Amino acid sequence: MLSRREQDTYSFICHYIAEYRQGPLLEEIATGLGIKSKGVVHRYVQSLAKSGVIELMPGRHRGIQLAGEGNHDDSAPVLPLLGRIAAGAPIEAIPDQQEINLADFFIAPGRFVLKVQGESMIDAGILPDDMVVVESCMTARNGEIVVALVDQQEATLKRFKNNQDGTVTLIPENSNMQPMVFDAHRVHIQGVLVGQMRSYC
Amino acid sequence: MLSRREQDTYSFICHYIAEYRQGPLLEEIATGLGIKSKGVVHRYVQSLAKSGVIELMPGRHRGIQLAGEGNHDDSAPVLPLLGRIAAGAPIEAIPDQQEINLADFFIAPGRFVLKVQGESMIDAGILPDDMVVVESCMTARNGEIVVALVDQQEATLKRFKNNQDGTVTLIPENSNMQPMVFDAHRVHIQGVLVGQMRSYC
DNA sequence: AATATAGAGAACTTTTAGAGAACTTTCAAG
DNA sequence: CTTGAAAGTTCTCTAAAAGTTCTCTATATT
Repeated sequence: MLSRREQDTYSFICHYIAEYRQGPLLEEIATGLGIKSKGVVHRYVQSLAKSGVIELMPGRHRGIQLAGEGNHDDSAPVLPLLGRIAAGAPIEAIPDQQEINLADFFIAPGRFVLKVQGESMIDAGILPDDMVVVESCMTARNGEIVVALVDQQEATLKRFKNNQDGTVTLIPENSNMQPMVFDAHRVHIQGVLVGQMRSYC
Repeated sequence: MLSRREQDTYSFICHYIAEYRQGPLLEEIATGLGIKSKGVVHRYVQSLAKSGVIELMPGRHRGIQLAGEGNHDDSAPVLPLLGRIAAGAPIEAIPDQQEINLADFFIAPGRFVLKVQGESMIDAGILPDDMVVVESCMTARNGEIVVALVDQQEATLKRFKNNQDGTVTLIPENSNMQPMVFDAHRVHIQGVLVGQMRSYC
Protein backbone atom coordinates (compact mmCIF):
# COMPACT_ATOMS: atom_id res chain seq x y z
CA MET A 1 0.00 0.00 0.00
CA LEU A 2 1.40 3.36 -1.01
CA SER A 3 1.36 6.43 1.17
CA ARG A 4 -0.15 9.65 -0.13
CA ARG A 5 3.11 11.16 -1.33
CA GLU A 6 4.19 7.86 -2.86
CA GLN A 7 0.99 7.86 -4.87
CA ASP A 8 1.63 11.46 -5.89
CA THR A 9 5.12 10.49 -6.97
CA TYR A 10 3.87 7.53 -8.99
CA SER A 11 1.22 9.62 -10.64
CA PHE A 12 3.77 12.27 -11.59
CA ILE A 13 6.09 9.65 -13.07
CA CYS A 14 3.26 8.14 -15.13
CA HIS A 15 2.24 11.49 -16.54
CA TYR A 16 5.82 12.49 -17.20
CA ILE A 17 6.60 9.34 -19.10
CA ALA A 18 3.37 9.59 -21.07
CA GLU A 19 4.32 13.10 -22.12
CA TYR A 20 8.08 12.95 -22.62
CA ARG A 21 8.66 9.26 -23.37
CA GLN A 22 11.49 9.06 -20.83
CA GLY A 23 11.90 8.89 -17.10
CA PRO A 24 11.98 12.12 -15.09
CA LEU A 25 14.93 13.43 -13.10
CA LEU A 26 14.59 13.32 -9.33
CA GLU A 27 14.71 17.09 -9.29
CA GLU A 28 11.93 17.30 -11.86
CA ILE A 29 9.76 15.11 -9.64
CA ALA A 30 10.69 17.28 -6.67
CA THR A 31 9.67 20.43 -8.50
CA GLY A 32 6.50 18.81 -9.73
CA LEU A 33 5.46 17.81 -6.22
CA GLY A 34 6.64 20.98 -4.53
CA ILE A 35 9.46 19.27 -2.66
CA LYS A 36 12.85 20.94 -2.27
CA SER A 37 14.99 17.95 -1.42
CA LYS A 38 15.87 15.38 -4.04
CA GLY A 39 16.86 13.05 -1.22
CA VAL A 40 13.23 12.86 -0.22
CA VAL A 41 12.19 12.04 -3.76
CA HIS A 42 14.84 9.37 -3.95
CA ARG A 43 13.30 7.73 -0.90
CA TYR A 44 9.86 7.70 -2.51
CA VAL A 45 11.22 6.31 -5.78
CA GLN A 46 13.00 3.50 -3.94
CA SER A 47 9.80 2.71 -2.13
CA LEU A 48 7.86 2.56 -5.40
CA ALA A 49 10.47 0.23 -6.86
CA LYS A 50 10.24 -2.00 -3.79
CA SER A 51 6.48 -2.25 -4.15
CA GLY A 52 6.98 -3.13 -7.79
CA VAL A 53 5.11 -0.42 -9.63
CA ILE A 54 8.24 1.01 -11.25
CA GLU A 55 11.58 -0.40 -12.32
CA LEU A 56 14.90 1.30 -11.73
CA MET A 57 18.25 1.32 -13.50
CA PRO A 58 20.26 2.25 -10.42
CA GLY A 59 22.58 5.19 -10.81
CA ARG A 60 21.51 5.95 -14.34
CA HIS A 61 20.23 9.36 -15.23
CA ARG A 62 16.49 9.20 -15.92
CA GLY A 63 16.65 5.54 -14.95
CA ILE A 64 12.98 5.18 -14.05
CA GLN A 65 10.63 2.95 -16.02
CA LEU A 66 7.08 1.85 -15.45
CA ALA A 67 6.90 -1.79 -14.43
CA GLY A 68 4.94 -4.36 -16.37
CA GLU A 69 3.53 -2.08 -19.00
CA GLY A 70 0.68 -3.78 -20.76
CA ASN A 71 0.42 -5.98 -17.74
CA HIS A 72 -3.26 -5.63 -17.00
CA ASP A 73 -3.85 -3.42 -19.99
CA ASP A 74 -6.10 -5.82 -21.84
CA SER A 75 -8.79 -5.33 -19.26
CA ALA A 76 -8.90 -1.57 -19.68
CA PRO A 77 -12.50 -0.45 -20.04
CA VAL A 78 -12.32 1.17 -23.46
CA LEU A 79 -14.73 1.57 -26.34
CA PRO A 80 -13.90 3.03 -29.76
CA LEU A 81 -15.16 6.54 -30.33
CA LEU A 82 -16.21 6.58 -33.96
CA GLY A 83 -17.39 10.13 -34.36
CA ARG A 84 -20.25 12.50 -34.00
CA ILE A 85 -23.79 11.91 -35.01
CA ALA A 86 -26.14 14.72 -35.87
CA ALA A 87 -29.58 14.47 -37.32
CA GLY A 88 -29.49 15.05 -41.02
CA ALA A 89 -25.78 14.57 -41.57
CA PRO A 90 -23.53 11.59 -42.08
CA ILE A 91 -21.57 10.43 -39.08
CA GLU A 92 -18.71 12.80 -38.88
CA ALA A 93 -15.75 10.53 -38.49
CA ILE A 94 -13.13 11.54 -35.99
CA PRO A 95 -9.64 11.49 -37.46
CA ASP A 96 -7.29 8.83 -36.20
CA GLN A 97 -9.36 6.35 -34.22
CA GLN A 98 -10.00 7.54 -30.73
CA GLU A 99 -10.84 5.52 -27.70
CA ILE A 100 -12.77 6.54 -24.68
CA ASN A 101 -11.78 5.04 -21.39
CA LEU A 102 -14.70 4.61 -19.05
CA ALA A 103 -12.42 4.68 -16.04
CA ASP A 104 -11.03 8.08 -17.01
CA PHE A 105 -14.53 9.20 -17.75
CA PHE A 106 -16.08 8.50 -14.39
CA ILE A 107 -13.83 6.89 -11.81
CA ALA A 108 -12.08 8.82 -9.09
CA PRO A 109 -11.73 8.45 -5.32
CA GLY A 110 -14.59 9.91 -3.34
CA ARG A 111 -17.22 9.18 -5.98
CA PHE A 112 -20.26 6.97 -5.74
CA VAL A 113 -23.33 6.06 -7.71
CA LEU A 114 -27.02 6.53 -6.97
CA LYS A 115 -29.95 5.19 -8.92
CA VAL A 116 -32.51 7.84 -9.70
CA GLN A 117 -36.14 7.51 -8.75
CA GLY A 118 -38.74 10.03 -9.82
CA GLU A 119 -38.85 12.57 -12.58
CA SER A 120 -37.66 15.69 -10.82
CA MET A 121 -34.67 16.19 -13.12
CA ILE A 122 -36.22 15.02 -16.34
CA ASP A 123 -35.68 18.29 -18.20
CA ALA A 124 -31.98 18.02 -17.47
CA GLY A 125 -31.93 14.68 -19.25
CA ILE A 126 -31.91 12.63 -16.05
CA LEU A 127 -34.61 9.98 -16.20
CA PRO A 128 -35.92 7.49 -13.65
CA ASP A 129 -33.58 4.50 -13.25
CA ASP A 130 -30.60 6.42 -14.61
CA MET A 131 -27.39 6.05 -12.63
CA VAL A 132 -25.81 9.28 -11.45
CA VAL A 133 -22.17 9.57 -10.45
CA VAL A 134 -21.69 11.88 -7.47
CA GLU A 135 -18.50 13.26 -5.99
CA SER A 136 -18.54 13.73 -2.22
CA CYS A 137 -18.15 17.32 -1.13
CA MET A 138 -19.83 19.76 1.17
CA THR A 139 -20.07 22.86 -1.00
CA ALA A 140 -21.28 23.59 -4.49
CA ARG A 141 -21.24 26.43 -6.95
CA ASN A 142 -24.33 27.98 -8.39
CA GLY A 143 -25.83 25.98 -11.21
CA GLU A 144 -24.31 22.67 -10.21
CA ILE A 145 -26.57 19.71 -9.65
CA VAL A 146 -26.23 18.43 -6.11
CA VAL A 147 -27.32 15.70 -3.76
CA ALA A 148 -28.71 17.68 -0.86
CA LEU A 149 -30.04 16.60 2.50
CA VAL A 150 -32.86 18.81 3.79
CA ASP A 151 -33.59 18.86 7.53
CA GLN A 152 -31.26 15.86 7.96
CA GLN A 153 -33.77 13.53 6.38
CA GLU A 154 -34.92 14.27 2.84
CA ALA A 155 -32.26 13.62 0.20
CA THR A 156 -32.87 15.09 -3.23
CA LEU A 157 -31.13 15.64 -6.53
CA LYS A 158 -31.58 19.25 -7.58
CA ARG A 159 -29.86 22.16 -9.24
CA PHE A 160 -28.27 24.39 -6.59
CA LYS A 161 -28.38 28.13 -6.19
CA ASN A 162 -26.98 30.12 -3.29
CA ASN A 163 -29.03 33.28 -2.91
CA GLN A 164 -26.28 35.01 -0.87
CA ASP A 165 -28.83 36.07 1.74
CA GLY A 166 -28.75 33.05 4.01
CA THR A 167 -31.08 31.04 1.81
CA VAL A 168 -30.52 28.58 -0.98
CA THR A 169 -32.80 27.49 -3.81
CA LEU A 170 -33.09 23.89 -4.95
CA ILE A 171 -34.40 23.79 -8.48
CA PRO A 172 -36.02 20.67 -9.94
CA GLU A 173 -35.57 20.45 -13.69
CA ASN A 174 -39.17 19.58 -14.33
CA SER A 175 -41.67 22.11 -15.56
CA ASN A 176 -44.36 20.57 -13.35
CA MET A 177 -42.39 21.26 -10.17
CA GLN A 178 -41.48 24.47 -8.42
CA PRO A 179 -38.10 25.62 -7.14
CA MET A 180 -37.88 25.50 -3.37
CA VAL A 181 -36.19 28.06 -1.13
CA PHE A 182 -34.70 26.97 2.19
CA ASP A 183 -32.71 28.57 4.95
CA ALA A 184 -29.15 27.63 4.20
CA HIS A 185 -28.69 25.83 7.52
CA ARG A 186 -31.46 23.38 6.68
CA VAL A 187 -29.66 22.17 3.56
CA HIS A 188 -26.58 20.00 3.72
CA ILE A 189 -24.83 19.24 0.46
CA GLN A 190 -23.57 15.68 0.24
CA GLY A 191 -22.03 15.79 -3.21
CA VAL A 192 -22.16 17.24 -6.69
CA LEU A 193 -23.16 15.49 -9.88
CA VAL A 194 -20.20 14.67 -12.10
CA GLY A 195 -21.67 12.07 -14.42
CA GLN A 196 -24.73 10.20 -15.52
CA MET A 197 -25.30 6.94 -17.35
CA ARG A 198 -28.13 4.83 -18.61
CA SER A 199 -28.40 1.31 -19.90
CA TYR A 200 -31.07 0.36 -22.42
CA CYS A 201 -30.78 -3.35 -21.93
CA MET B 1 -20.44 -11.86 17.85
CA LEU B 2 -19.75 -8.21 17.17
CA SER B 3 -21.14 -5.61 19.50
CA ARG B 4 -23.32 -2.81 18.18
CA ARG B 5 -20.50 -0.28 17.93
CA GLU B 6 -18.18 -2.83 16.39
CA GLN B 7 -20.75 -3.42 13.69
CA ASP B 8 -21.05 0.34 13.20
CA THR B 9 -17.29 0.55 12.87
CA TYR B 10 -17.14 -2.29 10.36
CA SER B 11 -19.93 -0.78 8.30
CA PHE B 12 -18.20 2.59 8.23
CA ILE B 13 -14.93 0.99 7.12
CA CYS B 14 -16.66 -0.91 4.29
CA HIS B 15 -18.35 2.19 2.95
CA TYR B 16 -15.21 4.28 3.31
CA ILE B 17 -13.08 1.85 1.37
CA ALA B 18 -15.69 1.46 -1.36
CA GLU B 19 -15.76 5.18 -1.83
CA TYR B 20 -12.14 6.20 -1.34
CA ARG B 21 -10.29 2.99 -2.26
CA GLN B 22 -8.09 3.22 0.83
CA GLY B 23 -8.43 2.58 4.52
CA PRO B 24 -9.80 5.29 6.79
CA LEU B 25 -7.86 7.01 9.56
CA LEU B 26 -8.90 6.21 13.11
CA GLU B 27 -9.95 9.81 13.51
CA GLU B 28 -12.08 9.65 10.39
CA ILE B 29 -13.88 6.63 11.80
CA ALA B 30 -14.28 8.49 15.10
CA THR B 31 -15.83 11.49 13.38
CA GLY B 32 -18.05 9.27 11.28
CA LEU B 33 -19.39 7.46 14.33
CA GLY B 34 -19.60 10.53 16.54
CA ILE B 35 -16.84 9.37 18.87
CA LYS B 36 -14.28 11.82 20.21
CA SER B 37 -11.55 9.44 21.28
CA LYS B 38 -9.41 7.67 18.72
CA GLY B 39 -8.34 5.30 21.48
CA VAL B 40 -11.87 3.94 21.56
CA VAL B 41 -11.89 3.44 17.81
CA HIS B 42 -8.56 1.69 18.02
CA ARG B 43 -10.09 -0.79 20.45
CA TYR B 44 -12.96 -1.52 18.05
CA VAL B 45 -10.61 -1.91 15.11
CA GLN B 46 -8.43 -4.34 17.04
CA SER B 47 -11.51 -6.31 17.94
CA LEU B 48 -12.62 -6.47 14.30
CA ALA B 49 -9.18 -7.68 13.30
CA LYS B 50 -9.26 -10.35 15.98
CA SER B 51 -12.60 -11.63 14.73
CA GLY B 52 -11.14 -11.72 11.23
CA VAL B 53 -13.40 -9.39 9.27
CA ILE B 54 -10.64 -6.87 8.59
CA GLU B 55 -6.88 -7.09 8.23
CA LEU B 56 -4.45 -4.63 9.76
CA MET B 57 -1.01 -3.41 8.86
CA PRO B 58 -0.02 -2.46 12.39
CA GLY B 59 1.34 1.00 12.83
CA ARG B 60 0.77 2.02 9.26
CA HIS B 61 -1.31 5.04 8.46
CA ARG B 62 -4.58 3.95 6.82
CA GLY B 63 -3.46 0.38 7.45
CA ILE B 64 -6.94 -1.15 7.41
CA GLN B 65 -8.03 -3.58 4.70
CA LEU B 66 -11.09 -5.73 4.29
CA ALA B 67 -10.30 -9.38 4.90
CA GLY B 68 -9.92 -11.48 1.79
CA GLU B 69 -9.18 -8.48 -0.41
CA GLY B 70 -5.48 -8.38 0.28
CA ASN B 71 -4.66 -8.47 -3.42
CA HIS B 72 -7.63 -6.55 -4.69
CA ASP B 73 -7.51 -5.44 -8.31
CA ASP B 74 -6.93 -1.75 -8.02
CA SER B 75 -7.54 -1.11 -11.69
CA ALA B 76 -11.07 -2.52 -11.91
CA PRO B 77 -13.43 0.18 -13.10
CA VAL B 78 -15.85 0.06 -10.21
CA LEU B 79 -17.83 2.61 -8.24
CA PRO B 80 -19.88 1.92 -5.11
CA LEU B 81 -23.63 1.91 -5.59
CA LEU B 82 -24.94 3.50 -2.42
CA GLY B 83 -28.65 3.41 -3.05
CA ARG B 84 -31.54 5.12 -4.68
CA ILE B 85 -32.36 8.77 -4.51
CA ALA B 86 -35.86 10.08 -4.89
CA ALA B 87 -37.10 13.57 -4.38
CA GLY B 88 -38.63 13.90 -0.96
CA ALA B 89 -37.22 10.77 0.58
CA PRO B 90 -33.99 9.87 2.28
CA ILE B 91 -31.47 7.97 0.22
CA GLU B 92 -32.74 4.45 0.31
CA ALA B 93 -29.66 2.54 1.21
CA ILE B 94 -29.04 -0.70 -0.60
CA PRO B 95 -28.36 -3.52 1.81
CA ASP B 96 -24.89 -4.98 1.74
CA GLN B 97 -22.70 -2.68 -0.26
CA GLN B 98 -23.02 -3.11 -3.99
CA GLU B 99 -20.59 -2.14 -6.66
CA ILE B 100 -21.22 -1.32 -10.25
CA ASN B 101 -18.60 -2.26 -12.76
CA LEU B 102 -18.46 0.12 -15.68
CA ALA B 103 -17.01 -2.54 -17.91
CA ASP B 104 -19.94 -4.87 -17.26
CA PHE B 105 -22.27 -1.98 -17.67
CA PHE B 106 -21.26 -0.91 -21.15
CA ILE B 107 -18.45 -2.89 -22.68
CA ALA B 108 -19.04 -5.70 -25.13
CA PRO B 109 -17.61 -6.65 -28.52
CA GLY B 110 -19.21 -4.89 -31.44
CA ARG B 111 -20.03 -1.76 -29.54
CA PHE B 112 -18.86 1.73 -30.22
CA VAL B 113 -19.44 5.26 -29.01
CA LEU B 114 -20.79 8.31 -30.79
CA LYS B 115 -20.96 11.86 -29.54
CA VAL B 116 -24.37 13.40 -30.00
CA GLN B 117 -24.91 16.65 -31.83
CA GLY B 118 -28.27 18.33 -32.00
CA GLU B 119 -31.37 18.06 -29.92
CA SER B 120 -33.41 15.53 -31.82
CA MET B 121 -33.60 13.06 -28.91
CA ILE B 122 -33.84 15.53 -26.09
CA ASP B 123 -37.18 14.24 -24.81
CA ALA B 124 -35.61 10.81 -24.42
CA GLY B 125 -33.01 12.30 -22.11
CA ILE B 126 -30.28 12.39 -24.73
CA LEU B 127 -28.70 15.82 -24.83
CA PRO B 128 -26.13 17.41 -27.15
CA ASP B 129 -22.57 16.27 -26.31
CA ASP B 130 -23.79 13.12 -24.58
CA MET B 131 -21.97 9.93 -25.48
CA VAL B 132 -24.14 7.12 -26.77
CA VAL B 133 -23.06 3.50 -26.76
CA VAL B 134 -24.25 1.67 -29.86
CA GLU B 135 -24.20 -2.03 -30.62
CA SER B 136 -23.64 -2.88 -34.27
CA CYS B 137 -26.50 -4.75 -35.84
CA MET B 138 -28.67 -4.54 -38.89
CA THR B 139 -32.13 -5.02 -37.49
CA ALA B 140 -34.10 -3.47 -34.70
CA ARG B 141 -37.33 -4.05 -32.86
CA ASN B 142 -40.08 -1.51 -32.64
CA GLY B 143 -39.42 1.15 -30.02
CA GLU B 144 -35.66 0.75 -29.97
CA ILE B 145 -33.47 3.75 -30.59
CA VAL B 146 -31.25 3.18 -33.60
CA VAL B 147 -28.45 4.71 -35.61
CA ALA B 148 -29.93 4.70 -39.10
CA LEU B 149 -28.45 5.61 -42.46
CA VAL B 150 -31.00 7.12 -44.86
CA ASP B 151 -30.29 7.00 -48.60
CA GLN B 152 -26.73 5.89 -47.81
CA GLN B 153 -25.78 9.32 -46.59
CA GLU B 154 -27.71 10.80 -43.70
CA ALA B 155 -27.01 9.18 -40.33
CA THR B 156 -29.43 9.88 -37.55
CA LEU B 157 -30.27 8.75 -34.06
CA LYS B 158 -34.02 8.08 -33.84
CA ARG B 159 -36.59 5.79 -32.33
CA PHE B 160 -37.48 3.03 -34.80
CA LYS B 161 -40.85 1.70 -35.89
CA ASN B 162 -41.48 -0.87 -38.59
CA ASN B 163 -44.88 -0.22 -40.09
CA GLN B 164 -45.14 -3.74 -41.56
CA ASP B 165 -46.16 -2.31 -44.94
CA GLY B 166 -42.81 -1.77 -46.52
CA THR B 167 -42.22 1.50 -44.72
CA VAL B 168 -40.51 2.45 -41.48
CA THR B 169 -40.95 5.48 -39.26
CA LEU B 170 -38.02 7.27 -37.61
CA ILE B 171 -39.27 9.21 -34.61
CA PRO B 172 -37.28 12.07 -33.12
CA GLU B 173 -37.92 12.46 -29.42
CA ASN B 174 -38.37 16.20 -29.67
CA SER B 175 -41.78 17.82 -29.65
CA ASN B 176 -40.61 20.38 -32.19
CA MET B 177 -39.80 17.72 -34.78
CA GLN B 178 -41.99 15.42 -36.79
CA PRO B 179 -41.71 11.65 -37.27
CA MET B 180 -40.52 10.75 -40.76
CA VAL B 181 -41.76 7.83 -42.86
CA PHE B 182 -39.45 6.18 -45.36
CA ASP B 183 -39.62 3.24 -47.70
CA ALA B 184 -37.88 0.48 -45.84
CA HIS B 185 -35.22 0.01 -48.50
CA ARG B 186 -33.99 3.59 -48.05
CA VAL B 187 -33.19 3.03 -44.37
CA HIS B 188 -30.20 0.95 -43.24
CA ILE B 189 -29.84 0.31 -39.55
CA GLN B 190 -26.27 0.50 -38.34
CA GLY B 191 -26.81 -0.25 -34.69
CA VAL B 192 -29.10 0.02 -31.72
CA LEU B 193 -28.62 2.18 -28.67
CA VAL B 194 -27.58 0.22 -25.60
CA GLY B 195 -26.25 2.93 -23.36
CA GLN B 196 -25.74 6.59 -22.82
CA MET B 197 -23.43 8.62 -20.63
CA ARG B 198 -22.69 12.20 -19.80
CA SER B 199 -19.90 13.96 -17.97
CA TYR B 200 -20.50 17.22 -16.17
CA CYS B 201 -16.87 18.21 -15.81
C1' DA C 1 -21.18 -7.62 43.15
C1' DA C 2 -19.22 -8.92 38.78
C1' DT C 3 -19.02 -8.32 33.93
C1' DA C 4 -19.51 -6.46 29.29
C1' DT C 5 -20.10 -2.44 26.60
C1' DA C 6 -19.19 2.35 25.61
C1' DG C 7 -16.62 6.59 25.78
C1' DA C 8 -12.97 10.44 27.14
C1' DG C 9 -8.50 11.62 27.08
C1' DA C 10 -3.52 11.67 28.23
C1' DA C 11 1.06 9.84 27.24
C1' DC C 12 3.79 7.55 24.24
C1' DT C 13 5.78 5.39 19.82
C1' DT C 14 6.03 4.88 15.01
C1' DT C 15 5.23 6.36 10.47
C1' DT C 16 5.15 9.82 7.11
C1' DA C 17 7.01 13.92 5.21
C1' DG C 18 10.54 17.15 4.32
C1' DA C 19 15.26 19.80 4.46
C1' DG C 20 19.77 19.63 3.41
C1' DA C 21 24.66 18.24 3.40
C1' DA C 22 28.16 15.09 1.78
C1' DC C 23 29.35 11.73 -1.25
C1' DT C 24 29.58 8.75 -5.63
C1' DT C 25 28.50 7.77 -10.29
C1' DT C 26 27.09 8.96 -14.97
C1' DC C 27 27.70 11.15 -19.15
C1' DA C 28 28.84 14.38 -22.56
C1' DA C 29 32.11 18.09 -24.14
C1' DG C 30 36.62 18.97 -25.06
C1' DC D 1 40.71 9.68 -22.64
C1' DT D 2 40.12 13.18 -19.31
C1' DT D 3 37.28 15.89 -16.64
C1' DG D 4 33.75 18.52 -14.51
C1' DA D 5 28.98 19.49 -14.19
C1' DA D 6 24.86 17.07 -13.57
C1' DA D 7 22.46 13.49 -11.54
C1' DG D 8 21.90 9.73 -8.31
C1' DT D 9 22.86 7.92 -3.45
C1' DT D 10 23.27 8.00 1.44
C1' DC D 11 23.13 10.24 5.57
C1' DT D 12 21.33 12.85 9.62
C1' DC D 13 18.10 15.96 11.51
C1' DT D 14 13.34 17.84 12.41
C1' DA D 15 8.44 17.95 12.86
C1' DA D 16 3.78 16.79 12.30
C1' DA D 17 0.45 13.25 11.83
C1' DA D 18 -1.32 8.90 13.01
C1' DG D 19 -1.31 4.66 15.59
C1' DT D 20 -0.79 2.44 20.30
C1' DT D 21 -1.30 1.89 25.11
C1' DC D 22 -2.90 3.33 29.16
C1' DT D 23 -6.15 4.83 32.97
C1' DC D 24 -10.47 6.56 34.31
C1' DT D 25 -15.57 6.94 34.12
C1' DA D 26 -20.29 5.48 33.30
C1' DT D 27 -24.14 2.51 32.33
C1' DA D 28 -26.63 -1.59 31.68
C1' DT D 29 -27.04 -6.60 32.42
C1' DT D 30 -26.58 -10.92 34.81
